[in-house]
Amino acid sequence: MNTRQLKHFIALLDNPSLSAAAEEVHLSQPAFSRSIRALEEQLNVPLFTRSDRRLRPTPYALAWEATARRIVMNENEGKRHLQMMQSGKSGRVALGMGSSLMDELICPLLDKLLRDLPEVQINFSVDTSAPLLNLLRTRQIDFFVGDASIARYQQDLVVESLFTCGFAWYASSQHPLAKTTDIDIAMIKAWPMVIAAGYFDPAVVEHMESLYDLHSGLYQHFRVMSNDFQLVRHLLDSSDAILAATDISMIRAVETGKVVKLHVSPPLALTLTLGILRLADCELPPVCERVMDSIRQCFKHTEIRRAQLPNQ
Amino acid sequence: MNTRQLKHFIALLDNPSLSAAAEEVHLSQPAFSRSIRALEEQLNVPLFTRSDRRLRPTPYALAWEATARRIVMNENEGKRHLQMMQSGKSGRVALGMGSSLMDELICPLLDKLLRDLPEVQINFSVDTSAPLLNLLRTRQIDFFVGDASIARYQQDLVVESLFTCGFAWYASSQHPLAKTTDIDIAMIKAWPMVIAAGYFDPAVVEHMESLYDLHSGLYQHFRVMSNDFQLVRHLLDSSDAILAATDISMIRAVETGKVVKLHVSPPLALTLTLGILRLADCELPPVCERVMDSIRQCFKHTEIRRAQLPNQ
DNA sequence: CACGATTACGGATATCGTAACAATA
DNA sequence: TATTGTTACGATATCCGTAATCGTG
Repeated sequence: MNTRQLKHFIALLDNPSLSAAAEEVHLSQPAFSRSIRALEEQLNVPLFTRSDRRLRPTPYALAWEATARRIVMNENEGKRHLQMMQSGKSGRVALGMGSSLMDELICPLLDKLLRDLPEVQINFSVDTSAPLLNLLRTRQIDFFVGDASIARYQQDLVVESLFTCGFAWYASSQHPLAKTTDIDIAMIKAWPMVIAAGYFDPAVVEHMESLYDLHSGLYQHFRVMSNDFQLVRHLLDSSDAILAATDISMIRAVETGKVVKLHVSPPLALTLTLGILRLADCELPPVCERVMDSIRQCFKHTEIRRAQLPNQ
Repeated sequence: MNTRQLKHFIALLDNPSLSAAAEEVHLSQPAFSRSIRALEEQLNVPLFTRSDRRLRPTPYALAWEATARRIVMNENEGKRHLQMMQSGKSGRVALGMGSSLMDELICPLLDKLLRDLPEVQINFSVDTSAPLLNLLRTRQIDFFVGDASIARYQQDLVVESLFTCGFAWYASSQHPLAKTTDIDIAMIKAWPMVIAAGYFDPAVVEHMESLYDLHSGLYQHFRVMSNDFQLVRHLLDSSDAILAATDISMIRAVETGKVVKLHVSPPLALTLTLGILRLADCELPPVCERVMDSIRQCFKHTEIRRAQLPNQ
């Protein structure tokens, strides 16, 4: 069964004569006539009466009409959907990133996607790098945004570095140390230190330990750790906690004046490069490229806003 | 777009390997491979990744799968419907007959059709011959059951004669004349005469007028005429009316003892042949043949029951 | 004869099966 | 080497357009 035949059949129902229908589908009259006959033979029913020189549909034709129109409509609709997928305007994308990117990436990205790609289905996993890596390897997500250095130890990944962020100590603007200009590590340690413990590059951990003499395991020195950034962020508002975090995670809080960056010496002279991590052997559909484009735009916008921060 | 390709595509999704799918659709492996490639080229999207020697569906394939299955299902369903129509088990039939056939034909026919042809849609017009003839000519009904002699004056009709019925005078079993064995026309005229006035063959009218000296127009001598037989039938139960009617219309009423046939002399020695009337140039679908078969069976059954009537 | 539909026929395209080939465990 | 999928190639089938034919007003 050929959908071309079905289109001919439908054209014949919609036109007063065979020749008019043939012209509509850009076919010669004999070819069109043969096409209809072939359909009749394939279906094994007479679709048109040819008693007089006028073709008139039989009850079979009227019954088959619904089927033919449905099939042709399905085909067109399906092709349209594929084109949408091809142009990235439709499809499904599964991605992930850490909760520390909530303000600067997750929220603006979702706003943008909901506005720009209304027919795209989004599956958003907010988690730390280790679970996201697992989701990536089991093909449950297409890519995730995380520490680009992960790719150094995972040969099956490819990374596109997008944003280099610094580290710093943060506290509430109401904190006793907020106005202090010369803070050393002993003063920091007098307050509850908190951290959002996702993946950390071993080199980062080592550097941090030596910088502040935090031996016998870095994490043991923190009072609160969580995989959820919103939780440790909350502690800054409700307590005297001091948070070690990336600058990108605190840009909005600093902008609104609720949180300040502490002037600690020696400063937390570390960098973390964020990037898009994906499997090397896996080709992603266009919709993923579209979403990654949006992520790049978000990072550029964040870059500008970080540069405008007064306390940088 | 060919549904054969779509079946190949579906088979490939349903089977672990290309060769298994090729076997399922009874095709050689190379031909099957080419069929899939052709579909990919027609749709202009990669449906399967061929990185390793294993074919794995792309997101495009998963999106197209729904379309392909819908199209194939529609085709199968549509073909099945045509086959049902061809065997007469499905379709639409529009027919008509007079209300005097209610007991002996309309009711048992409908019972039979509802039981035997559950997928057939029935459009039943109950009317006299003249309107039915009009419906027939405007193709609003496929055929009707009526006086076969109509075809003598209507050359565009063909008739299949099925049942020859007699005429007689009827009255309620409670009627004063019910027990009278020798009734003449003067005694009949003393009571209100009623008749269901559908089409009557001019020869019948003429004969009836001469038989009972009912000149200056036959119908003027009747107190009640109606195109609805149930109405005049009702008068027999509720009044002293006397009804001139065909025997077939009264079989059930006589069987149940509510109505009796009057012994009038001279008797109403007329016959009316009922038959199936249809247009000569119009070929009817199989479902009509099925329904006409049922009508023939009903008439046969009525023939037997009429023969068993005591007062015949 | 005019008009609409159907064959007649040569050429182009598609599709098939067998066979040969490439790639991977 | 066995398995799986892809080309190579010749044969067949299908489909198209031009031209001729048929059947009615």
